[in-house]
Amino acid sequence: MTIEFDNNLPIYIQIMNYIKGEIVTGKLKPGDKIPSVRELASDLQINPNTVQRTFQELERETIVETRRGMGRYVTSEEGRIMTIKKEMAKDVLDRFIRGMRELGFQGEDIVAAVAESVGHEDAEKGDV
Amino acid sequence: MTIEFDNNLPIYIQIMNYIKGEIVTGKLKPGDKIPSVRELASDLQINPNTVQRTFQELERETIVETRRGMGRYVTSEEGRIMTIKKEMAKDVLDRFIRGMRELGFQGEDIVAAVAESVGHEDAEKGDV
Amino acid sequence: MTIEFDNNLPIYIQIMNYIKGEIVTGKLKPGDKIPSVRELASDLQINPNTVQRTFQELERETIVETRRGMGRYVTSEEGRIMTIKKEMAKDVLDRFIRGMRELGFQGEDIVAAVAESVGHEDAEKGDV
Amino acid sequence: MTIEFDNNLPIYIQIMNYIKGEIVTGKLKPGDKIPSVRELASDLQINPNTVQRTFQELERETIVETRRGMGRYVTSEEGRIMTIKKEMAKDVLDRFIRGMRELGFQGEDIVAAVAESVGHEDAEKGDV
DNA sequence: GTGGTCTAGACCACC
DNA sequence: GTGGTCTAGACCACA
Repeated sequence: MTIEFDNNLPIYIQIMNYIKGEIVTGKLKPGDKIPSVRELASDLQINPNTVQRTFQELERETIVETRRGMGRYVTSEEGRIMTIKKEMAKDVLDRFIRGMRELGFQGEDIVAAVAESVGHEDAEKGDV
Repeated sequence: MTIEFDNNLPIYIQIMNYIKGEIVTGKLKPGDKIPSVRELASDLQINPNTVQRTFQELERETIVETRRGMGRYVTSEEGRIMTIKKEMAKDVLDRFIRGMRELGFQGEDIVAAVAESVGHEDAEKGDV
Repeated sequence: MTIEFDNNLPIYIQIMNYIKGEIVTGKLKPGDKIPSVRELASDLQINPNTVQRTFQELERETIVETRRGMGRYVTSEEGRIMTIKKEMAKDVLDRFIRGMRELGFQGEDIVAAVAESVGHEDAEKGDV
Repeated sequence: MTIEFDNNLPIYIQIMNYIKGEIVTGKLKPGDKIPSVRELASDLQINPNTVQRTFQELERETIVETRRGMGRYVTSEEGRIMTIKKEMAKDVLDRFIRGMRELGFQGEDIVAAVAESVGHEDAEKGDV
């Protein structure tokens, strides 16, 4: 497991997003055990406190739950996971549309740009 | 003039984006005069240092130029403006596609989601 | 037998409190046999080590005594039980009064709030 | 400003409670500036990270708000403060009543015990 | 073994 | 000056 860190976003947020992605796409299933703080920290070559912070935030969002002395687990409430997915998608989408509008793009232009871009990347394949 | 500030992004970046938006959409045209630091700072109720920083960055990107003793002006090179617009659009778009892919959405799903979202917002209100 | 565990307090403390409650209210009488570690652990779905720890602490407080090869029993000294009850009540009460004072409540307000709250709960349901 | 720390509760929680108390009792008013991380840390002789943690939690509860580079302030929404006060009082009260019931005390006994205890402390004065 | 907290100290971005 | 993040390393309680 590796994550390419982007310097502009706190590491703990990037790990959060990564883990949320794993859950939302079903790679981590409800009830699955999550790597321990120490394990993940050594995997990612970062400080355990940073991982701790990540998990603390995930727990606050009720995506993850702690069983004392036994580790952390993906929430077993599937509904919660669906909600998270929708929230994240809405967030990404809204941010995008607002960005495009600020640049002067209108409805159809935006859709067209996306369609074209999606096409390109499918053709190229590669950096997904 | 008001901007809703997002706590997660530096204010000076948000003002930069706002001004770039004004330029790119033609509300500020090549060669137009830009408000002074003091004026903008008092308009937006923020620290003049922050506005200063904004302009400094805009100058570094050669979107704005200073004429000594006469204030700051939008660059008169229209090509530069087009370039900026393309860069910004590509950035917004790429970030979006990457985000959706991380959530498990595939090509056509993404286009569909955008189309639907654009429809909604057009129906609700028309503030571009 | 079920206990709703509160995540902020060690489980063994919560079980201790539960058992002390049973003793102090007379549901477990002086000299009564107490369930074995294994039995209680499987009842409560927790680690036997945790139950062991509970009993160990109860013994330290001389509320429970071990008879070799025969299991554990509630102390037969009734005076000890009364003492425990008083200590626990004083503790709960002091903590409460201190808490209310920190919130700016004065003497009579506190009594009134308790009176009202007790009334409510009696009306709603009767699970003591 | 001094706080006597209790070893059984995390320091950052104790500071949270202390500050909430100050706000709820009106010693810190809506919009008031809160001491900086470094200042409070040196006052209380604890690590700045611990204070940071305190403020982070208070911010999550929207009791406190950060103005970038300018420090932290008590929320100016008075309604929020009233809500907090009620929540805290309810919490303290419920915990108390539950505790007393577990010890076998019934409605009127509880009220009486409180009335007596409040009387005592008023008479003694002192360790409040 | 697990997570939770705390200290010490550093660096950075922002205002 | 302010807060935000990260590292390093320690200690403790819990299961």
